[in-house]
Amino acid sequence: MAHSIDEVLKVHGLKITSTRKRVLGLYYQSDHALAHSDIEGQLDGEFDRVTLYRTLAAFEEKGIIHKVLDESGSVKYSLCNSSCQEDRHQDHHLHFQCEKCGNTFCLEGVHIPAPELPGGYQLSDWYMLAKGICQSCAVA
Amino acid sequence: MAHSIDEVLKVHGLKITSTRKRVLGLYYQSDHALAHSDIEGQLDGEFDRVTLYRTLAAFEEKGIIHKVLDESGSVKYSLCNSSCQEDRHQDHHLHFQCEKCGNTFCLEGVHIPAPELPGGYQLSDWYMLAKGICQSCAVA
DNA sequence: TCTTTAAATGCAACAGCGTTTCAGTAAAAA
DNA sequence: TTTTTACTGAAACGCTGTTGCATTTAAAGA
Ligand SMILES: [Mn+2]
Ligand SMILES: [Mn+2]
Ligand SMILES: [Zn+2]
Ligand SMILES: [Zn+2]
Repeated sequence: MAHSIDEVLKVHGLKITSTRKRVLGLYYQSDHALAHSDIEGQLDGEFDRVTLYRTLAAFEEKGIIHKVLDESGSVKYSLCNSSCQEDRHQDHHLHFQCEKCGNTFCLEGVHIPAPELPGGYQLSDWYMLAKGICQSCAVA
Repeated sequence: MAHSIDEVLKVHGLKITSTRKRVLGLYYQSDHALAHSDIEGQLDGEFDRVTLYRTLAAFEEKGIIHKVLDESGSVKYSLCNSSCQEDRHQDHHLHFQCEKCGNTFCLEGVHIPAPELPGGYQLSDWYMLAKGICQSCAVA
């Protein structure tokens, strides 16, 4: 890891607080996207739930994490790669939701090119989700 | 239209009720995906909100409508094409969410092929969302 | 190091989405 | 027409996410 957690926060112009250090630590440890409820579960009662929502919003705004859409019904986030900026996220990779464990993974190795649009539509961003069985669940 | 609304309900093994006729009518009229809140708004007070949720769930289960994921945070649905079955939806087309009007459109003409997955992942379904400005909003 | 200030936090309250249970009603089958 | 089955309406509930406001804490300045 090139930067420590404290440095990541500092670089993105965020005050270094215990909430932010704990939450960001969870994202660095996880191999799949985490929702607010996951964070709340792992940090049982350590912080107020509103603070956690605001922490996630701040991280997203600064380009530290990005939203991961899936069919779970709640918003998940994953760490952004280094090319993500505060104003512009660059994460055109595949997202994979496992139907067994429910986890959703960023498959950064699978690049998703821009789709061709019919005339009259103007493209600004795109997103791809695959579903199936993940590596861990496949062997189990 | 090959079938009337009543016939569509009958063919899919659903009782023909006034709720279902009104709701399905809205989907046939709309050029974009409709959420529960849209339905509720257009049928102001005509039916109980729980009934509308159950109506949508029944339509989806029978392959009449399919879920349309976007960033709106609530579940939207659109009419399935004729190749959709009760057990298996076949709608690998592009979905487009307009950042101006918020509407999400099924672009049935834009086919989305299966993504290539890294070893160990098993694919069962996939989904693609594009964002930008829709035709109507682009000219306005 | 102490003080100031700007930002982050905790708490309470609230709104929206979606589900469950159960009693009453309506559609379809007999 | 009667019986059966499924659908509906109403109330209650849980979960997700937001807002306002008072308090606390981090960081900057003296
Ligand atoms: Mn990702
Ligand atoms: Mn569609
Ligand atoms: Zn899995
Ligand atoms: Zn539009």
